[in-house]
Amino acid sequence: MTSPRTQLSRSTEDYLKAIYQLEVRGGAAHTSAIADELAIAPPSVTGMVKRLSESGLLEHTPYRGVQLTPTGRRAALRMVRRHRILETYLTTKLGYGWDSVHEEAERLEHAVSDEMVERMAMALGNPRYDPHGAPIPTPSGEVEIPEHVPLAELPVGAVAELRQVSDRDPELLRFVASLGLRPGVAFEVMARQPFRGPVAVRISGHVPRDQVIGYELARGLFCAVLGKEAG
Amino acid sequence: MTSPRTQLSRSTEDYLKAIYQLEVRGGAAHTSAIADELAIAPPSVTGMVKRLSESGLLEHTPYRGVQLTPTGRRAALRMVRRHRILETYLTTKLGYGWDSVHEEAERLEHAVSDEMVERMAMALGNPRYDPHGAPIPTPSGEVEIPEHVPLAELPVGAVAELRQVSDRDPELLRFVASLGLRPGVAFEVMARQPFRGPVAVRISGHVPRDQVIGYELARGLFCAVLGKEAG
DNA sequence: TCTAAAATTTAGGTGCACGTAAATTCTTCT
DNA sequence: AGAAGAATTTACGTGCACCTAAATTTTAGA
Repeated sequence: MTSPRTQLSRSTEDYLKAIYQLEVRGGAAHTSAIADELAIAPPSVTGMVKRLSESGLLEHTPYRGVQLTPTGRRAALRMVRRHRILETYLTTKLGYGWDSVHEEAERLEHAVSDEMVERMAMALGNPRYDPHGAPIPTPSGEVEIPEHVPLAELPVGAVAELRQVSDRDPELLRFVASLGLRPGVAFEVMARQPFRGPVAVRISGHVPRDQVIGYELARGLFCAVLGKEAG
Repeated sequence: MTSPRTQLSRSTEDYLKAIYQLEVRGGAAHTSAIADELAIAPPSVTGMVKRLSESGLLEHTPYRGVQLTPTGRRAALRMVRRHRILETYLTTKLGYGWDSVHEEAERLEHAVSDEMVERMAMALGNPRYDPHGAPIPTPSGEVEIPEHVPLAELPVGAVAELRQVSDRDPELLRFVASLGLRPGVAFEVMARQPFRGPVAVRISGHVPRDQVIGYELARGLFCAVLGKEAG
């Protein structure tokens, strides 16, 4: 329950958030993964990681990667909350498209005050998910851990609902939207090709729409299974 | 009409805005005035001013102060617009009090995109004044130059309207509000004491209110004269 | 006019967060 | 097991924006 006494630098906030995301996506956060995530050179990460571990925000086992301490995790979750509240606010209140909010939130998350985040959250009715379906941590740092399956792993006949899409790539988001998909939309898996091949889905709606989705994309579309049609 | 090619650093933006404000409040912006404004040491200003003048944002006559170039002025006015749109947005849309918006805007003005500023402006109906009565520059960098007189300089019998209050000091703003004063409120000057003494005013309203205002405060309350009562 | 005080600049130094090049350690494959 | 390759760290250097202390220039007062 320790809170960092001095306020953190922009870089620190970025590192903590990146490391948190890497931990969530499984396993330890290695130097090179952090470097990739933040688009900086690996030696820079080593240096920064040293400072962060001296500040008690994470623990570093040389050559083995890093792990957030409870303090570090709290700070990371604070950043995640800010980011997702901002994205939700920008889409809901300022008319941004879901493909363009990430970049704006990425800068604002370092500048807004806690008070402003909470005011925005209140104006939105304390939303639980951001526009991409990602769960928004509470102010005290609790997050739902979503039970998602990538579309790429659903069997033929599965009926599922799209729950979450990565907010990183605007082009990808525009494409996903153009298919008629967004969080909450249900569909049925009609066919799958082996060898990382495309997936055919029938998207529910007034007029069901058949779409074919490449394997790479399908790996980034996280779904909740609703049921299974009789084959 | 030159636009800076690389985007400016936070510090640069702060310097340009501060220098602009000093130029508006009259005369040249001297090293020490800039240092005071930004709460940094004078030698730091000298160094930064050198860099800014090499970037073509201002001109520096050693020992004589600095002056913004057209490019510098444009960048400064962009920051002023951002700040004032933000203040207006925060009060109007997020329920902030006029005493607390300055600090928040001070950080956000460096982080928001031009697009977001314009979206906020649109959501507000393109306001011309911020909550403290300061004129908001247009996106292309035009500002109204207000014809204000400090309350401290109004003669007895003058009927005037409060137009603008500095947004700097939250305590001052709370006090001004507690007197029943805010931009747009009319009043009559009932009495003045010499030797920088207090001013007595009768504030218009359902029930006119008599208030006494210290000289120092009265120097920061900028008014438009509406008329003059018969003595 | 000359000198003391004030303002400004120069000189030299700090921390942060990045970079490249080279050394080290870990991993994996034969 | 040993050696090649990958990952990581060490060593060293950069730019930015700040600092203090000392030198310089301007200004104002006797």
